[in-house]
Amino acid sequence: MPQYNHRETEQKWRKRWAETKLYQTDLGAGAKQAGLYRTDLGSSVEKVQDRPKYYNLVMFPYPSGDKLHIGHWYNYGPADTWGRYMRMKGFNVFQPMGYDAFGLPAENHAIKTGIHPDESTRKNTATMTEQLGRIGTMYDWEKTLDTSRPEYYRWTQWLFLQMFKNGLAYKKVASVNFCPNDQTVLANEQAQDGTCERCGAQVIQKPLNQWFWKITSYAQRLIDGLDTLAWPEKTKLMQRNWIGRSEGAEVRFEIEGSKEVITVFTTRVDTLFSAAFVVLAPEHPLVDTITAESEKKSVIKYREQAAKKTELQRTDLAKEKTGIFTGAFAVNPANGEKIPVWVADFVLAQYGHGAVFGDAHDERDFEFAKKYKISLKTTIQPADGSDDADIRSLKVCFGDDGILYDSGDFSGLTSAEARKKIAAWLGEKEKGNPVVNFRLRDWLLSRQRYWGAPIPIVYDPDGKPHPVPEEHLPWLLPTDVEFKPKGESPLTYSKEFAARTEKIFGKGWTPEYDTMDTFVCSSFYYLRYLMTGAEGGEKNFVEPRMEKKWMPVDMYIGGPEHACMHLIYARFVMMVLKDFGFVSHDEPFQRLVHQGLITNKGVKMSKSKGNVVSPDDFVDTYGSDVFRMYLMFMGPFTEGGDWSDKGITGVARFVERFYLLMSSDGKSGEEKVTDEPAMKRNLHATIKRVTEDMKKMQFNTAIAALMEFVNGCHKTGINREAKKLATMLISPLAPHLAEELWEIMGEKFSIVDQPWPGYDPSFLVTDTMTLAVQVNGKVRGELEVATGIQEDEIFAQASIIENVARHMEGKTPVKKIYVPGKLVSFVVK
RNA sequence: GCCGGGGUGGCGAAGCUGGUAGACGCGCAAGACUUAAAAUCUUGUGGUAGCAAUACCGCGCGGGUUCGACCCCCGCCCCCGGCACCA
Repeated sequence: MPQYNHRETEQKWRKRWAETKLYQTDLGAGAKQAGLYRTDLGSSVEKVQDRPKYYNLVMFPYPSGDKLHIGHWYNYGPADTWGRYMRMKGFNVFQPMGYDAFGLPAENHAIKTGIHPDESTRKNTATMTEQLGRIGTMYDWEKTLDTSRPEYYRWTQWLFLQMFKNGLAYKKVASVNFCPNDQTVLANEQAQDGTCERCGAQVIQKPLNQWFWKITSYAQRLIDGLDTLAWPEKTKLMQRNWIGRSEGAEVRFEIEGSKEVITVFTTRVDTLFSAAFVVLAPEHPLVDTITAESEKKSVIKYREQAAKKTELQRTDLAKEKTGIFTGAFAVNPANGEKIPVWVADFVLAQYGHGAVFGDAHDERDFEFAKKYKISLKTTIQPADGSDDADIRSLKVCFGDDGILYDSGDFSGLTSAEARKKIAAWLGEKEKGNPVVNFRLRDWLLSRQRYWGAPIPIVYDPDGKPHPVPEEHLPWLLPTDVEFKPKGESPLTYSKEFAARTEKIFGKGWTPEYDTMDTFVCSSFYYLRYLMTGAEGGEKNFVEPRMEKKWMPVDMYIGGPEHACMHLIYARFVMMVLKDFGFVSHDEPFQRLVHQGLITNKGVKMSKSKGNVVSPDDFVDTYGSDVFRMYLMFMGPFTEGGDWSDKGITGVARFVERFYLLMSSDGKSGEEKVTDEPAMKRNLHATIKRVTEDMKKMQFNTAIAALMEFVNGCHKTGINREAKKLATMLISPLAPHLAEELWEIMGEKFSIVDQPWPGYDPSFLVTDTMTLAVQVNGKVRGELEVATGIQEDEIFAQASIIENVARHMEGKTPVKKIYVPGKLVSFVVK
């Protein structure tokens, strides 16, 4: 029968925390005064808001109807442990929580059940708030937010207006995946292999006029800023690759018998003399103008076929490349040769200029030319002088850098030299120039969906877009819509929306019917937490003093799956806001940590796979502290792992043992110390280890250290002081348990406002030490010596250890090595 | 294909800048308590041989550097994640 009643205890403390508003942060800087918290740091009493700030943020969840799953706990438990640790380290920690509430699942739910997304979302957020409380987190719920509420999305819309005003928002035609059967737009993931995820019908490409934000203008800054961030290198690398900076050159090819010029981008301008053909993307505007009369029919047909393909089909690497000759010829600006112009869908319209030149020194071009019998020639040979007969005879493709030949004045140069010189030469002739290109594309934010923030744009009777003036924000999402898809954006069917627009702007005016990508909502929420409930929070996007004080976020914790979406968008938006003068920082998230993924039998848990493990039963049986600690004990926080309930009993036993040892009425709780120095050494070594592990977020080894401490105390006994310090050490990990023990010890509420314990190194010093003794690198014995002993003496003592002596017998000593405090090593021959 | 991160007992995992591999926990085994079981406590627990001292083997595989390698170097294999016709 366990002594520690987790159910009662945990409930009791959660109630107390809420009642005393223990986790409400005074943001200062003009914020509403939230009551002053006192804390004993040494003898002085300080105001919490005078402490250095620490913005501890965790990525906010999407409020789905399912309960909190293990992934949530794995994310929020340790993140909270970190916040608690930082609070005890003396920081004024701000730890808010909210909901990323707009999005597809609520809308799909509405289509199925007819329940309005607003209703289901509110229900879900209420349940989730309750459940998040169970984790024992110190969220400041007074500053919560919900992106689907008008008081929030007015700022989403405000942001759009800022972008529009500053020329960073524009409209252009882009295709969406459309299911003609379901009459709805599909996300790329829903249109895998070209069929609709739901009904299996053939997905078509529908061109629509959509809104974009010019994130590409910030490509270079987004790369440069990464150097200033304490982020995982992996994540930075992923962003760098995503943005995809590449240095190269533009080359202009004139078209024979036409005034048109094709501009191509290349990173291998050193191969220009071998250019054998030019290829345009099917969408390239010049396809129409330059195609010869005789080829028109087939080119048009080819283009139509390409247009039908989804992006996934277009980019399927396995498929064989196809293309068609336009009948036109381009002139190679390097040597005046005439080369054919083709159209092929392996060329991407969105990258570079949607046109490339092909030659023998590129694997893809090589194959394409072979397939369509385009004649090639080589102009690069391997730099190492190896036999290149196969290359010259076009048996194999040589795609590496090398030495140029048959390249006019540039023959003999290395590829690297030639790239610079040829680009410069083209510049002089006005046939090209050096240029930097990025893979990053502009942010398409139009969504033909209902459950999102309406784009605050209206069109005059001529179809010209105008921003909705700020005084009309929030530009409310209408409620009189039919969720069942009918082929158009759902807002098209709202009578109220149309009427409202005409009433405000005049007859013939129409609203924009699309809503915004939910990544817009989450691109600035970290700023809005600062204003929720603050004075002027409804009128100011962010108060400058507040932003200056609290930004950037000191620690941001969330999944690595956001590396190239949310984490780039948020950075972009922050930079833009800085340029517009609303914030003072360039970067929103100073430090970033990704929690690992918890899988079930090696696969990601998901509702559709039906392999989700619910935390509830475990929390009921063992308590919240045990469950969150078990998740941390399983392994390193950043690595995640495969779920298994094996071993949770170990943590449960530990909690029980800890409770018994620390609570004075427990059977092993008598304040009897049988070995004071050993106990003190154990205590201070534990403080040291736990502190170091916490700092590195290695919660698993921190818990192990506390387990060892308890094991040690069963031998040495423990006194009151040690109990207090150990309870402080465990409090970020098991907050309810620690609070309870703190009270049992008669200490003042709350333990979270205690300073983090420091250790005294003098207790760690021992008078003897154990050294390993090696002969030729193999351990042959152990030696216990006094700490201050001379090196000579160590060697002397070590060499007479029986087993050591035996292994050295009859051999010549070569070398003696002493690693202080660790080992002695003899080398013999 | 390219770019990251990993492969350590039966299992989850530790292991500081090259210095006693396997801390801590699960599981298992034996013992104590109990009429018994559970719970709890104690002890043991990488493999092989041995009563033992001890020896040999052992961190994906094969080489190398070193007195000494999970750690560094070279060449492979496998798993996970990301990107993927970016010219």
